[in-house]
Amino acid sequence: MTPMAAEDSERIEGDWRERLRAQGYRLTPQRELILAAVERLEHATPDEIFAEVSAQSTAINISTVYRTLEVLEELGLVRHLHLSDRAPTYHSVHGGPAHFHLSCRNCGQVISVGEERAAEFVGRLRAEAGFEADVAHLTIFGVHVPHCPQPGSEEPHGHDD
Amino acid sequence: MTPMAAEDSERIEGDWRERLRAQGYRLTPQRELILAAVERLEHATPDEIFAEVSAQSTAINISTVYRTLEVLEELGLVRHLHLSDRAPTYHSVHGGPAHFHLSCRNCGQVISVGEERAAEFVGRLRAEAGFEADVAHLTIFGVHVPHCPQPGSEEPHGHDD
DNA sequence: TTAGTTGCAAATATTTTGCAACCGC
DNA sequence: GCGGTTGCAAAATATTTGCAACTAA
Repeated sequence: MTPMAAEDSERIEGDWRERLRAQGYRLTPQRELILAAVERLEHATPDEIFAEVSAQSTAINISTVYRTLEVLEELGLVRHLHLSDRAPTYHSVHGGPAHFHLSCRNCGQVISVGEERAAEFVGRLRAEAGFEADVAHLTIFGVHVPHCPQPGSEEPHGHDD
Repeated sequence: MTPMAAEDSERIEGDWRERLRAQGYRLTPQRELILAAVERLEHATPDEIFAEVSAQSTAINISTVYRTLEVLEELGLVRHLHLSDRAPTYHSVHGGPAHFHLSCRNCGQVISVGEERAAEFVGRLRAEAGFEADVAHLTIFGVHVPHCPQPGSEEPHGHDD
């Protein structure tokens, strides 16, 4: 139907600069670099994003990273969630299907689960508690069962909390 | 069956001092004060607990609060969860039936939901993802639907994130 | 030109740690 | 008395903010 929707993420990607300006914001190289870093890293803390960007270009300031992530999240380009106690981790919004996370306290591995697996639960919360859950932000802590595959391996994610 | 189980929480409560010592820990007035404060406050950040205890007795040190909460959690007397981005909130373990929380981003209200409401979902995660979810630690962010009852009212809990 | 942005440094906020004095057992 | 604890101060982290210089539009 839609004339040219080859890659939806492409469309969105090519659109954000306009949206940004439409909201009265300005397109700066820092913002481009930071958004690109978030997409490249998939799941990263402000600190990791700062390091990634610094490695790429001439260092930008850490406070710019914080301020930019705030703007990007406001624009709906990135989202954050908590894979561990400390530090929120940011990820690009148009990075695949919606999912939530399971964080294992034993091995630290973070598992992504398609949101459809929570559909019924979410529906129940909506019906019984009048609450619309933000599944994409959800991180569930627990442990692998019957036992962790390889304690202390897998993703280099944090594993506290 | 059990001879004297009038109040289970009573039994547990009268038992923790022994358990504490059995683990090689010592019973100090600070630990008693902090545990009492956690129980009284229901959901409180280390800072709030510190304030509560300070108001009661002659001020104890904030670092003692952090260290004590760590010990109490290790003993299974208290648990923490995240009702907002910043600062974890602690609560007593024998404070009623197990439940998880729903945190509304609009009005900041925190709703407690009995864990049985998540039983099926948890079972599914166990069966399909091999993951045993820690429901008591779970906090789900989202918004009331169709609309918040009274935006900005209710519980004095944090409401960011 | 104008107002949104950035870099920088200082301020905040949180949590942790070293260590000597202290006190529960 | 021994060894776990505490108070205190300083350190380590994490995030925010004031402000002058800068620059996208």
